[in-house]
Amino acid sequence: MSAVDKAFHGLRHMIATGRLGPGDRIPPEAELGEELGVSRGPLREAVRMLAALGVVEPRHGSGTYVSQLRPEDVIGSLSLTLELLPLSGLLEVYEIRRVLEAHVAAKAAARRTPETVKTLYSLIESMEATEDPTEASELDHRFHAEVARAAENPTLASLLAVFRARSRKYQVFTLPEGPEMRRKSDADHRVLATAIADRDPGAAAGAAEAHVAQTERWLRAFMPPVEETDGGPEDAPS
Amino acid sequence: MSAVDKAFHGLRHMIATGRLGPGDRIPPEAELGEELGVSRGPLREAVRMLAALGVVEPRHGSGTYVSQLRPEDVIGSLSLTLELLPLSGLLEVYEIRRVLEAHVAAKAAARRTPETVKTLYSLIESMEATEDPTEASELDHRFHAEVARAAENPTLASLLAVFRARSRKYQVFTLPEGPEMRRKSDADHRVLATAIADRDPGAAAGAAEAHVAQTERWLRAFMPPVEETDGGPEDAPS
DNA sequence: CGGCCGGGAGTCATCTGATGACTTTCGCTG
DNA sequence: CAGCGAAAGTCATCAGATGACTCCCGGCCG
Repeated sequence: MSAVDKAFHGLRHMIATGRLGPGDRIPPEAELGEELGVSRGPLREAVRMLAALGVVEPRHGSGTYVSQLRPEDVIGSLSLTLELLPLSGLLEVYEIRRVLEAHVAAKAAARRTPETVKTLYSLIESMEATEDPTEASELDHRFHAEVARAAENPTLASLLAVFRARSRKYQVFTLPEGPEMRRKSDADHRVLATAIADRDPGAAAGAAEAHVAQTERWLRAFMPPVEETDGGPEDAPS
Repeated sequence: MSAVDKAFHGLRHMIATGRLGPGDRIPPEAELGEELGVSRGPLREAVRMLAALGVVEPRHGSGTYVSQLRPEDVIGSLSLTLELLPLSGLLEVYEIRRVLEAHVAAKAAARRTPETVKTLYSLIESMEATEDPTEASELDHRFHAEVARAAENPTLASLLAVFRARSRKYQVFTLPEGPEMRRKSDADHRVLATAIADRDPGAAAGAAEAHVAQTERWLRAFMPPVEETDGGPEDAPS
């Protein structure tokens, strides 16, 4: 086992067993390195790995701290790399998103508060009022985030936030057909908000699923088709 | 921007723009460090971060290579940290899993091949035959993985695999009540496999959802209730 | 007495140089 | 032509030194 692995698993074990809890500061590099039997170089590399995964957070001059270990902390690490995936993978992500958006919409409809409804309509009006595609995209994100928040599952909400961030990179609203898409999208939002306001989970799920499916169709239509690399049946050469 | 950030984002950018593609070997440390304007220390830390996220893979003595960038490569990085989450977060994960397992079951029922059905029943028979809880858990995992595979969405399949791995850590089958749970679980599997064999998506979804919900109830029942840390309303002190 | 401010200790960030371990390639030998 | 061994290339690790930043504490001033 390499020195980096020793440090990585050692540190992870200290957190898993509770010796280090959320918010704790881990020992200084020199001290921890001696305890784990590695020098500072590999130890720092292991700490960076855990930082990339959202488990710890180094603060220059202060120390390195264990994160709160909320599900969103760990899931957020995906956002840095999900956009490196090829388009074919993105379509698979859309399928997941469609299922989960439908679920959170239904749950939001069942649990909504008056404040949620008010916020949703407020966001819709802002969306319909703006001309800036970037601002519209931002408001769209907040609208769906609000629906997810109302479903009362922060893990699911942050997972969907990551998926949406990946999709937003494509900026479909800036295309020539953008304004037309915008109007359709706005109409979808009204249908969804109304279903939630009516406490109608079935309608909300249907509206959310249709909305995502629509976005997915736009992406299929305006992005290059998935290309066969060349040797179809081959698997990962590893 | 720190040297590590410069190296991390620089390298990530080289991959995002296609200058480095899946399977490519990245330049040697000395050379890349000079190009990015950082010394070897921070560069190595940045490479380790990308390695932890499943984007690159260093091979001692040979070089560092970009991964295939399949969705499962990136999602797999979650498995190292998901088990650090507290139990409260786990229940939220179960809700996601319930929705997604229902979806893959329905899709598997719609697309199943005779081979899939044969494999599923073969796994069920092995499960019912064994006494070893560890082996049973392994077979259970393979059964659900086969269902997910039949749904033809590798991203979703690997996401569910990560979620299941987190759940398996609890080894509920080793409890005194284990054998009884095992029989219930086996019965669930038969219902699900039959629904898939009958090409009945609705029944398959219902069976899968009920199966996950059952597991979830066992976990709630036999694990300590979620404890309030003490100062309820406080948020992350950041 | 209280708030502001400066200094010092503690900690992470970075650079440099050197050595070891492992893989791959290529030329030599039989 | 096959096998093998040496050499080059590359990552892995260690050590030491310096810089940058944060935090706390004690003194000073109002």
